Amino acid sequence: MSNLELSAKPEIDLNQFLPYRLNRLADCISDKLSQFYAEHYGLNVAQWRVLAWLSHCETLTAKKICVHTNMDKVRVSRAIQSLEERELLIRSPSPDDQRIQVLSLSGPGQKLLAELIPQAQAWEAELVGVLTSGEYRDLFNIMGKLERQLERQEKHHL
Amino acid sequence: MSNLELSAKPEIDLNQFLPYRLNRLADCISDKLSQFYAEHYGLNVAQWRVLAWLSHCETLTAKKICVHTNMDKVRVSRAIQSLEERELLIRSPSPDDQRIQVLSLSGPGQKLLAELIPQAQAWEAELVGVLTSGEYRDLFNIMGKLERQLERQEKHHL
DNA sequence: ATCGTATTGTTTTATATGTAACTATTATTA
DNA sequence: TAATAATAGTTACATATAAAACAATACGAT
Repeated sequence: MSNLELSAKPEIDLNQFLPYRLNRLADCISDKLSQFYAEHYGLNVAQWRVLAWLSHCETLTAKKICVHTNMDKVRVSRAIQSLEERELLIRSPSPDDQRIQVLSLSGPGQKLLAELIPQAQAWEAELVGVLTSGEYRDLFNIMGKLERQLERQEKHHL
Repeated sequence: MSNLELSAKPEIDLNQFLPYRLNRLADCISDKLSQFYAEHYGLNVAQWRVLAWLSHCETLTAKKICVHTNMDKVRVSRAIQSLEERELLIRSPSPDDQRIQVLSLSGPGQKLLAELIPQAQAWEAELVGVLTSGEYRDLFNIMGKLERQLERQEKHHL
């Protein structure tokens, strides 16, 4: 009897599969928001992230941004390059280590962010406005748990 | 006094910014899982999604998969093409509409999924094992709310 | 001190994905 | 029913990203 189940048609409902659901949602959000950055400020996602991290941390390097954002170093390198060409950020050599370039926002870069950040936050507020404050808090807690679990899996399956 | 705040340094903490956090988490999960598909079955994400949807719905078309998965039609078209070349799915012309191709799993396709689906679900189970059943339920509810809100925003800002 | 190794960041090359143009078919409408 | 528009899917072209190789610098062990 139970042998019959071995030949049962395999089936998966992707809508109940977390990796899929999460990815589709994140892509959708990211697409909408990045369309805004692109249209109004000519920024792609990588460039926005570099600027945003610079707004939050005084001195950063390309490597640190890679670690924080989990973006490829080539992607970060190019984002920095284009932002420097637009004079939105400044690269200065580090006195301690010649390999490293210390990054900081330029005046125009700060000006751009002063405009962009409130708009991005307003967009986010409209999106999460549909959640209760409890749900909002829960969501971040849950994401934190999943992130830590991913790290744990990584170590375990090394 | 309050005027001083207008010239305050603009700042955003991306770790508290939902689009960023969600995207980083989803990418990380997707990367890990897709590495598994790729190594063991030579499938990329698009191909996996096509097969998975086929396991769940008897008859599908490329267009329907686009709608379900929110993937670009070119991406779907290529995934289908490569899956057909590997003889994991079958394309048959629709009698009603000559533009449409009805898709279905082949024998080998079913066999592959019979192996892959349980492994994917086991991986997911290990990941979400860190959540309580309440948190797991909450997460899907919250994702549903956000998805609906995105649709609403779309209509509103058309 | 020096040789091998690791690290930071860039350039080159390959691949994956999206945009736009196109074909073939169906639906609409005048 | 002829003309136009809409739809499904593919192909050709452009762009974005990742992988691999590389250059320059720093570290570490002996």
